[in-house]
Amino acid sequence: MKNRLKVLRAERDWTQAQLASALEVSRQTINAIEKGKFYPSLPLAFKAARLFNLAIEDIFQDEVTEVTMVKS
Amino acid sequence: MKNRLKVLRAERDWTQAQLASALEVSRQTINAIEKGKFYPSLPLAFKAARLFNLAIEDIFQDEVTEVTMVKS
DNA sequence: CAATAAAGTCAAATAAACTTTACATTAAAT
DNA sequence: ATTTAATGTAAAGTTTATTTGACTTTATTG
Repeated sequence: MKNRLKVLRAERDWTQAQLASALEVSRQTINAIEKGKFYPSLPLAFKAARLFNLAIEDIFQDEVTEVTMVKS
Repeated sequence: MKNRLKVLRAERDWTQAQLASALEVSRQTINAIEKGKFYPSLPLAFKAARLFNLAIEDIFQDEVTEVTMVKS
């Protein structure tokens, strides 16, 4: 999973700690997400989207996961 | 958190079990998400978005969570 | 250079998502 | 009315996100 958090922070000149506090998570959580250690939860992704006024997909990009529908 | 999974399923005449299998999660997971017992993970939300060819926000809607930025 | 802020990392603990198994209820059938 | 498919639910266990606290490394900047 890739994400634009670092760039979005940089555009606003925010530290990881400031972003963490705006999103009400720990600084380590922001660091880990920026470094791709894990996905944020959906609620956290929504909060970030609202904070930056962007769609979730404009902040977090999934590496394409395959999806196939079985014939009904 | 509200979501349109049940409607999207109905439009396609899919059962919870079929959707679960397309998304590679258990039927109980789909049931629990539809009933609002918990949020899906972000990876699962992405997979659903890709399956239905919709944005995450068009499937899952956050009940507005407040977000405020502290002065830098 | 020395001091400070920011970023990176690790380990241990908690919380939330998700699985499996199993059973109960509802709805659709003839 | 009884079978069958779909949905709902619950408990116990696993995995993943997140926290807290502590420490190290990399920038800044005085």
